[in-house]
Amino acid sequence: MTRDRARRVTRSLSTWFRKSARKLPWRQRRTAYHALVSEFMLQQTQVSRVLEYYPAFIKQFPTFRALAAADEQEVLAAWQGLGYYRRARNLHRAARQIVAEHGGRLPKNIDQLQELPGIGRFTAGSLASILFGQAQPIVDGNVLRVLSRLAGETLADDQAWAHAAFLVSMADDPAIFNEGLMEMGAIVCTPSAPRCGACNLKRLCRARKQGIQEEVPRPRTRKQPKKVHHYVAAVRHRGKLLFQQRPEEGLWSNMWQLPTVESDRTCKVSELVFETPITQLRSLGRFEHQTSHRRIHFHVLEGKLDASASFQGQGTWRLPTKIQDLPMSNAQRKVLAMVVGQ
DNA sequence: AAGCCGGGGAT
DNA sequence: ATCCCAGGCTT
Repeated sequence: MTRDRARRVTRSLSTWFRKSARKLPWRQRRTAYHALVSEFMLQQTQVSRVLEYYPAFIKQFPTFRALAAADEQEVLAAWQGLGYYRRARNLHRAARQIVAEHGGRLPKNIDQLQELPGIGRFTAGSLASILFGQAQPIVDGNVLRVLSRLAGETLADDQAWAHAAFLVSMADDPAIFNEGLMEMGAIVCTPSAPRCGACNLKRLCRARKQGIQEEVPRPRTRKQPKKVHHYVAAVRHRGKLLFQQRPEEGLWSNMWQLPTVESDRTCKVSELVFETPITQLRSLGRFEHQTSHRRIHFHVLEGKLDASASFQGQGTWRLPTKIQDLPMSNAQRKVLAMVVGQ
């Protein structure tokens, strides 16, 4: 790309963004803390979803120190329903690291930023440019699409990073240019039916010139979700239900659930082996839950603790109305609704 | 390089 | 039903 073309692109895009930027909560006060929370929440998550969580999260954890002082379970509970829960755990760990190792201030150096858990190449570049004005490139899903369409071909990741680096080096204001690049992808240069008529870059867009803007970039290949089965048992005792915590690794790590057996295949009720012995199992219903990599068939049961077996106390007994402190996946919340609805 | 990690909006 | 989303981490 020539210097002249890069200058045209950065100018046109920055002009558009200065005029059209959405008013978003994390754009009101540009503090490092607000920027960091929004960056984590926005990873692989659309702005409209983040808007449902961000204000309450900031209210509950207003500063790095407040977040660092919280328990991980509190942070997970504030995150529940938003997905990709490792982000919440990483954000919590990052806050603790910032307080412990950086005096409660976010480092400005891009390499130091990337040493924080949950901050990779993109988030480090985003913080360095938007928060600190450094000419660091960023490439996310939006940017890859915008740059590919400008170039008239599907860019490989390293090509896109090279384009982004050259462009941001030509920009008068790296913060405006980078944030505008993402906003352009979200608002104008959308995956399907891009609003080319309203685009400030239309005269510079090679995909549009060839009429292939809907074909560029080519869709990523995706594996189809694996089908699995989760057998969930509601165990009651004096109006309370037994809840157990999931393992630290894998799906919904460290979150809570009713006792659950997972299998790659359908099982007969008689062959289910729960960690805690449960008898008199009876079916209450079923539903499907979809994630990016799994199609989970939930089988909801009820049963009783096996009185002949010793209960190790693995879990906690709670009234279904008093579980606000137990972070749970949306799927297990659906299970609970089905159980309580009976 | 490929797999894993959620949940929902848009079409 | 399919694609996508202000990606990062692990293998």
